[in-house]
Amino acid sequence: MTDIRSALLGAEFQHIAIRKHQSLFRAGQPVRAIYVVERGCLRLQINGGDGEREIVTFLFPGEMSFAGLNRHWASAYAVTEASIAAYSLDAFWTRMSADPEAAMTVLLAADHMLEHLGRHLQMVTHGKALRRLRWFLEWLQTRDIPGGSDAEETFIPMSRSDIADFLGLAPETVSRLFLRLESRGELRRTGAHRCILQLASA
Amino acid sequence: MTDIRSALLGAEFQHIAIRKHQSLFRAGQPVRAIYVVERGCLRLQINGGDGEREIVTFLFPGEMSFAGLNRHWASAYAVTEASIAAYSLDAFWTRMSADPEAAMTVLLAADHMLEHLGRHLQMVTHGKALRRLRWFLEWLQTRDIPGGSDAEETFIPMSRSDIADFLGLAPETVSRLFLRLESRGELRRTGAHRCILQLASA
DNA sequence: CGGCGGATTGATAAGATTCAAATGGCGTGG
DNA sequence: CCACGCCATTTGAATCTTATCAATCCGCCG
Repeated sequence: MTDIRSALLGAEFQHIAIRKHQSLFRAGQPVRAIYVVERGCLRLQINGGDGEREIVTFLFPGEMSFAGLNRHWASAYAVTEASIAAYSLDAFWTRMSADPEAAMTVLLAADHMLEHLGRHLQMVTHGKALRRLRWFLEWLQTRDIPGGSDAEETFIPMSRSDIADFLGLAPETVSRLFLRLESRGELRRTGAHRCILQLASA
Repeated sequence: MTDIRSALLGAEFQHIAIRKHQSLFRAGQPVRAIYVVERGCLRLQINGGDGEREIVTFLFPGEMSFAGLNRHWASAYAVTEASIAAYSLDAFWTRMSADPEAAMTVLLAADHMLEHLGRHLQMVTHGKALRRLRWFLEWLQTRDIPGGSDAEETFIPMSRSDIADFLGLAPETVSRLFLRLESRGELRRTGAHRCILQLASA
């Protein structure tokens, strides 16, 4: 069992619907619940002083919000309209105690998140801008987000600024990189938020 | 209980001693054990193609090696001579199942690690070089590593390259930044690997 | 059919990297 | 205990990438 939803199956939860740009929780707040995305896309971000915004990750259906178990260390916002399953902390910990296998699943999920952050860190610190964008697009592709008109097409739900703040670039640079990838024949844009990838890989 | 060692207290483990630059495990290998640092300092790193090296984090006494539960997604090397407690995977999972509180402790530790990686990511993506080094030195200071001649002195066990690969900079840049911090009066070097900090904070 | 915000394009400048060379510290062996 | 040699660190100058500032374009929604 490696699926969070199965691990928490049967535990009480509430459905939450949030609109684009609305926040699910904010950094610093005490954690009331554990959230699992059901539909849509969230961004997990850390806000710095002067409006600087680091997007730690984007969350897609089936993924759990790992951003604190006592107090949130990041904020969550909806990138698109989304629906979320909220398990109360009580229900969560009760399940963790009662079902070792569920605990194991959550631990494995946390480890996957750590691995992902590790790669993210690697790309951002040791990769040039173009390589970062390639990596991001490939990652998006594997998420297989519903929204493309066909299987070939990759849907990019977030804005250029979101991508920029995820990759540690300026939005203008992201825009220029899309152009560069397109002129190299590595992708074809079929809209501002959808494209067809032909990456030869990073 | 928030200490990993207490959580695993009583579980069987082996002492491992490793010398400087020796590896404890390598990325890709199956995980044989869960390691807790007892003495010394390790670096957790991801190796890229052409010898590029991203140091995800440094591990100090009391910290656990979160780098995969099935297969290591990073390698661990000794920054200094170190001694490690190795808990077999069996012993680890047995304890996790039997003792919900231990599982909770490990989950909290994983969450702390996630939080730390989040901040790391933030600094590296949205901070200028000088701010990154400040942040690193402050972080080191809070680790309170044994080795300084007195309480004022901060011991820096790792090389400039290690710092560079941790912060996503060139070693030369790190060197220049030390100079800059010193000329600004924010630190005083009392040796290549020890200094006294007077940071006004980032 | 506006109008508005996100996306793109252009020109310039700042910051960090790179390559190259000199210096220094540390451990080793005599 | 001292001298030597090696490797890490530091310093210097030129280059390159990406950020920044500014203006325009485009698409989407009312």
